[in-house]
Amino acid sequence: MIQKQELLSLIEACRSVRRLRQLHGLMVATALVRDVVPLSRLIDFCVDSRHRDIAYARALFARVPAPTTYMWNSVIRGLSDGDEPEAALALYADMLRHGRSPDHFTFPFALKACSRVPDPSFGRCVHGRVVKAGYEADVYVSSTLIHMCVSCGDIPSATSLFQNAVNRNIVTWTTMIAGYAETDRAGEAIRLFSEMELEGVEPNEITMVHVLVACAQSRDLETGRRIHARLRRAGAESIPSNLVLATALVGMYARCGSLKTARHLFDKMTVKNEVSWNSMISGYNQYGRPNEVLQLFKEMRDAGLKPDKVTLLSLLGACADIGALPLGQEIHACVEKTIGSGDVAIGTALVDMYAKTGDAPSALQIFASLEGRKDVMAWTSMILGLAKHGHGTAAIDLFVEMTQHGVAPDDITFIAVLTACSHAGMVDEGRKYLEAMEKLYGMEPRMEHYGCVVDLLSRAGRLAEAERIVRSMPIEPSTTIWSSMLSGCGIHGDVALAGRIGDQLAQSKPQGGGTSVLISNIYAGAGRWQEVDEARRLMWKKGLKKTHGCSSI
DNA sequence: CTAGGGTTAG
Repeated sequence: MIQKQELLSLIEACRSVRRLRQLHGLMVATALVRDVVPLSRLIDFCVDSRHRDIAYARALFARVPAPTTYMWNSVIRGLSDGDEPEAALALYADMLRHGRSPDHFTFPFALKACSRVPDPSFGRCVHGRVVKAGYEADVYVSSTLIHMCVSCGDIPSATSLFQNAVNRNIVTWTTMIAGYAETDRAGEAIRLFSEMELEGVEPNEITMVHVLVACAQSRDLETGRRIHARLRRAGAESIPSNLVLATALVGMYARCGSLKTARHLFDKMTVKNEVSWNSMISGYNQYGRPNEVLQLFKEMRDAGLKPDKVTLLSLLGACADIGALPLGQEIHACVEKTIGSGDVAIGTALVDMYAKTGDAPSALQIFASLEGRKDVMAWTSMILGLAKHGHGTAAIDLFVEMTQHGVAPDDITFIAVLTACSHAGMVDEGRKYLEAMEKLYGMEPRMEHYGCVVDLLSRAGRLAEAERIVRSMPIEPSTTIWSSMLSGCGIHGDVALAGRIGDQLAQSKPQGGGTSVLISNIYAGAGRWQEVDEARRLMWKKGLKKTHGCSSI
């Protein structure tokens, strides 16, 4: 008959679940089957990420008449990071029902499960018990509590837990920094990092990763560089040997538009995975470098890696940029073969690609197939696609439909809507939507929004209205805005307004020769040669030459 | 037996 000590060493040496089942079989005939120590080892083995057989772990657990807290914890832990975190919570509830008190191990596991389920009430429930049982001071518990609040989108609670924490360690700080970075509060993340340094807490690699993410998100290249310099001082390596850290660094430079630096570091990485390749490729995509996207993707494939969802997003973006429909179709086929086009992000990228490459029917078809999953980006890309194809009315109809579906428009939606009005010459609608944006939706129009409407009014010859908008805008009008007004002046022969704009521009700092040329052309058109000379002289005085037209091809 | 890591469309 097998002895306990022998069994334990056999379990420790075990390498597969198959073998583990045999060992379990050996126990069944003996009293060891009721011994919690070997049983715990068996459960831990199945829960371990290397072997992972949760079903077997649960089966073993179910046969134990009075499982120890340790066993409850093991199974909850195993379920908490699996495919069904709900099961971890169900087991946690079972544990309470069996009169077992959760301990400082149980809570981190249960809270992890809470942060992975959509319903925030589980988290609140477990949080309540943490307080009742007096585990708030435990750093493990408080860190997972903060993480859980962040996952539920409850930043105020996370912040208050962090500030009131009796014990904080680097994980607590990092969790809070990551929480801010993940929820578009990059400024807060960076501020908290400075505070941490002032308190003399040393960051580790994970902290650095999140600070770099915050820098990337807010395009804060300056802070990003400082972090990079720190990393170089800390380790002798020119690129961190840690894959995730190196990727975050590349991603930071790429998102800030320092593509050369990003690429330089990327090329130095000796080990790369999909995420590393994606961060470089999406950098090229975000900054309008479609050829580099396609080139680097080829290299990624040559390196033996397959494109995933994120890679495909960039590839579709590149096709849209260069107007490559056949290539776009090829990538679409690849999407269907691998992840499917049902994902909103992918669907939106497809809609955009088809719209920009001139295949409106396919764009519409993909859009329709998204059904109830359509978010603001999906709607906006379709509205913009229709607008650019000259279907202004259809675009506006779609906007109305979107609001009826309860999807709230954002600033970019309004650019799409105003573009639709602009392309279709819907002057009054354009004015109406600009006003609605402010008054109804409480959004502050940006230069692009004013630009659309000014362009629309100018082209319709309603220059007085355009001028009124420009003069009452809360922001300094851009050259583009003045240019579209001047174009309007040219078309509708409003020499007086062109002159006023010219004076205005003469007082401001030089912004390029384009507007001066427009003005002198308007004077020339009206036969006012003296003013033409004057306008040209002004151009020279400001040290400007007529900028030559430059083709993108 | 415990907590916190990178890429993502309009």
